[in-house]
Amino acid sequence: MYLQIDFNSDEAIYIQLRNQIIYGIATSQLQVGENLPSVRDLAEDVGINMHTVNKAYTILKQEGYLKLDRRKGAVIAIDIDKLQAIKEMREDLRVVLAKAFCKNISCVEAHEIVNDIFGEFERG
Amino acid sequence: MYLQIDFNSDEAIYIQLRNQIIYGIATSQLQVGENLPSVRDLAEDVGINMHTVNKAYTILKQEGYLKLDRRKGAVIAIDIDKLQAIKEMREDLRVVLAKAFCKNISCVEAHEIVNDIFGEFERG
DNA sequence: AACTTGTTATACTAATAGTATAACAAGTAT
DNA sequence: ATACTTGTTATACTATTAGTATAACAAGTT
Repeated sequence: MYLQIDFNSDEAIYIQLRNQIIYGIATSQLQVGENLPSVRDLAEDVGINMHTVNKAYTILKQEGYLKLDRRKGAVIAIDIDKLQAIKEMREDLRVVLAKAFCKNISCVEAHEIVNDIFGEFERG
Repeated sequence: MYLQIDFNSDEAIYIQLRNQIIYGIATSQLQVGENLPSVRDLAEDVGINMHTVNKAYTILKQEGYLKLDRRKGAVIAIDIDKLQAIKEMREDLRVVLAKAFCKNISCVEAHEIVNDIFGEFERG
């Protein structure tokens, strides 16, 4: 799986890593049980510091996307707390959709885009 | 309109202000043409520094939600670039929905929540 | 024994968030 | 005219975060 960092982005590097790994899981580029590169290898590949990768992995573990094991390394493992996930989604969506509504994006248009993106997931 | 700052949040104060004002516009608590408090008044009310409010106002102006005028102060005024808005929405949604999909939230469930939130807007 | 894994500790730089004063230019109100 | 309010800009300072750089440790593999 290709990880691409934008060093000019206002988004922190470890957040970019986190988001891309989550997107990779959603699109089946990363499968449950699969190993991620070691923090040192990934840091080397992307051209950043080991601790920045470690920060991303630690957050992904805390958010329930990874298990970290000294022997196996970082393994994709989803821990589902659906109530929590729905709550977070509502909070995130409230901001995104308020922006959209102010810019005259309709409920129907929002649904279309949601369908598009879910399409990206199902096809991988 | 009530603005509530969470000083323990990991979200920056000026981002909290921005998001709440956008939500206020979407829910018609703030109408187009209406004045916001002056940067000094709002800072006083909320208990923060003038420049933090100014930062939020400047961003809201830049993102097309406000007009700033030395005589009238800050006035709600939506500048719509729909293509840009849709592009931003897609990028935001891609992250939010990838998280949701990993946590077994279905497309149907996502649609229900979108409807809920649009309901908040139409009723004010 | 050598190597790799995540993990922790320490130290440093750079950037950002927030506060604190102060002043300026343009406009309003008295 | 004078006083006041508006956004705006400048400067300076503190605290926090992001990111880098080394180094070492514990647990496990080869």
